[in-house]
Amino acid sequence: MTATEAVETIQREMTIFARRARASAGRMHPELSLVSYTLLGHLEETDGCRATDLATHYALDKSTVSRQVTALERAGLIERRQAPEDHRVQVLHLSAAGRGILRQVTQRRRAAFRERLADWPEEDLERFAGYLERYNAAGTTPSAENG
Amino acid sequence: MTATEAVETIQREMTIFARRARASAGRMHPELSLVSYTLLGHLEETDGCRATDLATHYALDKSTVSRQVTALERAGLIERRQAPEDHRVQVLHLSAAGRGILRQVTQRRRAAFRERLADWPEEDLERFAGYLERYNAAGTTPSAENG
DNA sequence: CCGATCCAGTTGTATTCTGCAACCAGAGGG
DNA sequence: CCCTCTGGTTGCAGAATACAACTGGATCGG
Repeated sequence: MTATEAVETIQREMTIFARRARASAGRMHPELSLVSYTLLGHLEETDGCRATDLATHYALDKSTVSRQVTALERAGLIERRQAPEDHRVQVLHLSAAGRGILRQVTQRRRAAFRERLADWPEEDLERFAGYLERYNAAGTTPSAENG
Repeated sequence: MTATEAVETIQREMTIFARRARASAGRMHPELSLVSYTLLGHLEETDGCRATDLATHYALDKSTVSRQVTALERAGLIERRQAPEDHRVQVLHLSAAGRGILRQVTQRRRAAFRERLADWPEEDLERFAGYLERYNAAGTTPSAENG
């Protein structure tokens, strides 16, 4: 396999993955779409942030985030807290329920991955993980993100 | 890095990739959505197939495929041909225009990938490609496809 | 202090993609 | 000749999204 062929293969396989992800998104976690999941995850990581931060981080329109946040709040998964120093700002935090759901879904996803990767030798797992990190870290080259 | 950590990393990085793909889908190829692109690609690969084949292959509802096909035909990218042996069946084929657009988009995606992977050693490219193939080939484990 | 401006977020509107259910038409078997 | 199966279309509804207009608070130049 030449380097050119390898690039072709990576392109094709990433496309397949992205397509499948899109096709089956939401079927796996009926209670949490892929977007909601990542938003909750971000709130956990950052221990609370603003809607605008979510929008810029995920390249979503602020209206989209606003509606997602509204839905997540209605579902009791997050809480809004007025920032005392700036009344325009709402700092979003996971609720206890949100933390629970997030943990649940994360574990289910983790199990699915584990199962799928069960028969891989440890060495390959580590290399694959490293390649993926490197690929994603290659930054926000916008055009390559569609896989 | 332990095997467990590696699986975690793979899960996390695949999720990042899927999320980005979804977020920016369609912005890269205004003239061709990700789904349309893969449908055209499949038609090229198989040198013509039925709508039902597309639906089952991509786990889409037949109504969805029907509408996509209608749109692609309206755009002049594909042609329907009545199967003489079974009048229910329409065999779908790429038109010349469809072939051209597909080639264009493929090249643009290819260029983006090449750029992103430009500084990778050939050995790593080949291994990464192999891992991705292996991961996707792991079949249609439905739950793992969301990355 | 005050208007111009900026910023965070919401809401109205439209589009796209999707699935489910109902339906139509052709094919094949009893 | 019905019955059923299959390929495909259409009606309907829901989710996600973007863009634009708007509200209300913050900030800054004068």
